[in-house]
Amino acid sequence: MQFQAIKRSKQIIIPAFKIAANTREAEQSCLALLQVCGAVPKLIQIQTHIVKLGLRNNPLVLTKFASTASDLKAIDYASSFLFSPDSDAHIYDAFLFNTIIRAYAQTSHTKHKALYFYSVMLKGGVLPNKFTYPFVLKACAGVGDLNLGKSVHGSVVKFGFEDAVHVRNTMIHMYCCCAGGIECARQVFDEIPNLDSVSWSAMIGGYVRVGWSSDAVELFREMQMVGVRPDEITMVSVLSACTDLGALELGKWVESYVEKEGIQKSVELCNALIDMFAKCGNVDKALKLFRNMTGRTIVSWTSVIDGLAMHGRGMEAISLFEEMIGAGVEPDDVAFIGLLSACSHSGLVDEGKRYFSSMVEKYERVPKIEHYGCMVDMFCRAGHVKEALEFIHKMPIQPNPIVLRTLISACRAHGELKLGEIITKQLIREEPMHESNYVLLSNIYAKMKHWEKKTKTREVMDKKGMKKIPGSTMIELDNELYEFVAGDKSHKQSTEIYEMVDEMGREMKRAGYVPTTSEVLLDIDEEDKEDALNRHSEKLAIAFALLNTPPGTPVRIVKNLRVCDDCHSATKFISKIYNREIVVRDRNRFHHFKDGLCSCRDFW
DNA sequence: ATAGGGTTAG
Repeated sequence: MQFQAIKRSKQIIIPAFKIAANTREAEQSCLALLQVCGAVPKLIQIQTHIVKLGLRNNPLVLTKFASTASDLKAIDYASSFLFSPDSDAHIYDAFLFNTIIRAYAQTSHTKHKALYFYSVMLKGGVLPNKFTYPFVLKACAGVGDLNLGKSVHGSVVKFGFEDAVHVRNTMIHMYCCCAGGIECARQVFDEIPNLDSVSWSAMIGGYVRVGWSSDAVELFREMQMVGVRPDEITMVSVLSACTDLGALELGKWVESYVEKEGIQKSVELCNALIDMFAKCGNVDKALKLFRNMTGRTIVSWTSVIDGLAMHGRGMEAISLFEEMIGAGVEPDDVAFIGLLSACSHSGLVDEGKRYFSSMVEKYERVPKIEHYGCMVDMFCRAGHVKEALEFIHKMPIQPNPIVLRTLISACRAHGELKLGEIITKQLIREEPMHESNYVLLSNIYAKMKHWEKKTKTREVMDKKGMKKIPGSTMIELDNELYEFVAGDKSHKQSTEIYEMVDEMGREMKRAGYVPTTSEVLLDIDEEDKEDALNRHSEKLAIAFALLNTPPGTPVRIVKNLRVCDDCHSATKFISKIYNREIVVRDRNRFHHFKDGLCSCRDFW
């Protein structure tokens, strides 16, 4: 921490304060002066005034001085003046601290300073009031440290603010922002006797934040059951859960609910709707909402650009980006990620290179690892493995494991097996407990036909107690969400589903489908491998959809991982044989299967 | 005089 001057002030004395009659005027003149300032030069000027007029220990003036500071530099300046050890003023009250803590808690990179002044406050014996904790908890949320959060929670109880409604709700929020804090948040939530819409929103939003989206939806249903009216902020969180789950029907229901209940369509709510439609497979509807909305922000633009990118509509994404520039909206880091991933997903290598340079040169942005990641991904998808490798060598920052895994997948897909093996082994040394590294290695050995090495890799995984993340596929039918995992037998239509899968397999083979058995991790014979492939969750979900929807109805499914080679090839056959449009959202993008072809042009 | 929950990302 850089507060040398402040750190030295060990003792804070709070004498009784009395305004002399003749200082009234001075005080008024100072306050008047404080109406118009903000930045550091003006603060210095006023500081001189304060000292000259002998108001160095006037709480009213000092607090006004603190709250006047308009930017971070000014706040730093103000706090160092107010709390400097050589100051003869020691009039510290809660409001003064609150002002400083609030200023620091509002900005994302200064949360630790807010907490520092909170500790100064406690050490100085200044009692926090009911306004203090919402600021302090917000700062804790930004830091995200559970132990810190718990200790602040302890102080809240100690000072008797645990029943203050704002404090409780911010506490839920704070715990939700701390790693591993979601259970603590729920505990606070459960102990509140009269939950209001803010408490519910905080908890629902927290579930979404940690990826427990179905729990978020569940909680929203509970909220409706107990009759608390959701507002636009609640709906943003619920929509965000729909987006995560890929639950288009639920998302549409939310849209009509908003209309019906007359919930205010804030810019943020519109953005959430746009994002939901784009990521749940209806990017045209997202575009329509985008065109009709007023007050678009960078988030609106980015959501729709990103949506187009996921659907492989790269040229449209680019033209929207250009339109955004034309509209005078300055692109930020996230917007560039969207743009570059659009280039990547549509194989627009030249455009991607051009935008990457213009990002650096024209927009003077320092590329982050995510931007480099997009570029590597772009080269890899296009099959330019060598170029990807050169690019990584030239990067000014270290490639992270995500970038390396992209490169490794490309090595496997484009026959650079030896190179892939070397990089993977290196990665395993750095990240020995990351399960997907072993899967990659195992897949490389399969392609090399090094069966004994593949078996050994599998054994290492077992020995370390690692399991493959189970693939799962979600599908919505009649307002219900169904989730299938590989080999799922839990569904009540299970027998019919497996019969359907068998029938699909026979029809596909007749049409020329060859199972891709080389990537099956298990060490079993070929026939069992085929069987293992047929039990993949997406095939089960598709069979379920074919059984339960009228002919010709489009099928929409959502996978938690990337779609495997075999399922991709099988789905193409199924779309043709059964004359169905099949829309698959995988971890990275959308695949629109129609007439035996996929919109990704086998490029994902 | 000062208070709570929300959106975009490889």
